[in-house]
Amino acid sequence: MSIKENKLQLYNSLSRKKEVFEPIKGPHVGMYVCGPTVYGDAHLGHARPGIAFDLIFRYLKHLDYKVRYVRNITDVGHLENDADHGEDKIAKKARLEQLEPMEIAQYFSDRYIDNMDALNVLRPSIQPRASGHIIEQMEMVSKILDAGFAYEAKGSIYFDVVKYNKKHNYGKLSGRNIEDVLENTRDLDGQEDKRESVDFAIWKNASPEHIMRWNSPWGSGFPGWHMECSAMSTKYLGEQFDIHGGGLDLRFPHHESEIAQSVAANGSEPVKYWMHNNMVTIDGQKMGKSLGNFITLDEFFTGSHKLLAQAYEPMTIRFFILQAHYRSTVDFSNEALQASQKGYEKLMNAVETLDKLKASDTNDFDVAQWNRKCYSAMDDDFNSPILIAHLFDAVKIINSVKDGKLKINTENLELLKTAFNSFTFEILGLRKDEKSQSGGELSAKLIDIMLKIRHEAKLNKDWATADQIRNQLTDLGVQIKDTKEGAEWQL
RNA sequence: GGUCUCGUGGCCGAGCGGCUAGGCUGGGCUCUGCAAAAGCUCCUACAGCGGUUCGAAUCCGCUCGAGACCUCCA
Repeated sequence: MSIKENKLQLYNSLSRKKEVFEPIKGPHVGMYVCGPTVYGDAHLGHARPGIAFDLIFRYLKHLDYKVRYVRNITDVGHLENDADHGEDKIAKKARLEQLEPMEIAQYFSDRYIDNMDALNVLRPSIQPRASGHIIEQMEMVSKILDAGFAYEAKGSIYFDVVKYNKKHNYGKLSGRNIEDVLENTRDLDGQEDKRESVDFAIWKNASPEHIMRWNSPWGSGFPGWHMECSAMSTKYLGEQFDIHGGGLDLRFPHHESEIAQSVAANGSEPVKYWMHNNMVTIDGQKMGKSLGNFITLDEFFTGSHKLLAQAYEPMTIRFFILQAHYRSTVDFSNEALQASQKGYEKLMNAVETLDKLKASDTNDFDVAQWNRKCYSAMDDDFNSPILIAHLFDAVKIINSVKDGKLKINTENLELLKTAFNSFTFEILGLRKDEKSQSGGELSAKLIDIMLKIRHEAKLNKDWATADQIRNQLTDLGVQIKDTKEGAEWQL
């Protein structure tokens, strides 16, 4: 499938509508997604944008777009909400654990990348770190100052939202009206240096005990909350690029402020399509760091959390997330995860069955039509749940062909194999469980010997022996399936 | 308080004016020595109340309920 014959639509948070995707400079596509702040282990909520934008990245590449995908790692910035001294989250963690801040950031970013690898999330083209782009951020702060949309106060630089809003529209992304916001903003501590509560720091003066600091024209300090994404996206994707993604919770103030910063500094709208993934919920509430109701990905993989009934394979997690549309919330529960696990196993079994399927002269299934439906699902704002439903339709066909209840000819079988595998592995990014490939050659041969003995026992109607072999293999985790062609097994 | 989103069967989750996805679970049947697997099949739906329409889960209004953002957050 090439770009030309395809009609991809995606939901733009800015217009709040689905729009036909037309990259600024096709076939090149620039995509920036907000990554994690690395001061703790990634939890299920972090898996959502990881997987959602991985799906988008994979599909765009499948359509032959040349995608440069940038996902940042935030290793500086982000103040504690209640810290009067403007202490950095990472710096705070470092102080508490008596480590270099960069030691903390390195440790958790390594673990984050490991988790994403486990989930089969492709590595982005560039994973820039905020701490490595302080100069770019300072340059952007200067540009905003020069443009007159920022002011200095006690060594900090604040974005002048009110002034900006007179000329541009601050609130266009989040649907906010600044006048209303000004009236309704709650009183917060530590805002005494700002002219207005809606103003935000783009450079922050570092208090003496603050450990992460850089020299700047405005004194020793560190970049403000939203600067890094503006600076790094501009650096790697240009002043205007195609897609900016992130969690829905970042829409305001983070993304709203990014727009303002870029417009103030560069004079142009930075992003054509804003895309936001919805949240993972637990008991109907957002799973999040601040609420403390999160379960880390490692805990899922090992089952080591009191709310988990069992350990879950990374691919179960991935499949679980892909079974919901990225703009809907997904609610965590053991029941839902176990359902996903079974569904995923069913799909993987079909992959193996399909591989061994034999073609007939006649044909009962129009694979080309089915293939088009799969593309339509993806073209409709990356509707992975619909795609998965179509895959299960094909699973039914595959199993029926295997049972001899349906026929499929060579041409259709080849297309089915290509398309089914492409959608399952290349686009949805699923992968066969390690465990189904493990076991080793010797075990496989031993199991085959056992099954041969069982087969002989069955021919002699020695059910006791046959069942003993089956039961003991089952206890070891080897599942026996008797088919017309003989017994098959899987781990 | 302001802005916005959502309420679908036992569970998860699509659809978003007519043709009523899919997965998991439960019941029945087929196949099989039995079982598993697989196939077929059945049962529970569109929060409530009005309205628009020939026709609404889908559009509009109200009520109730849940959530998100307004503060760091994926």
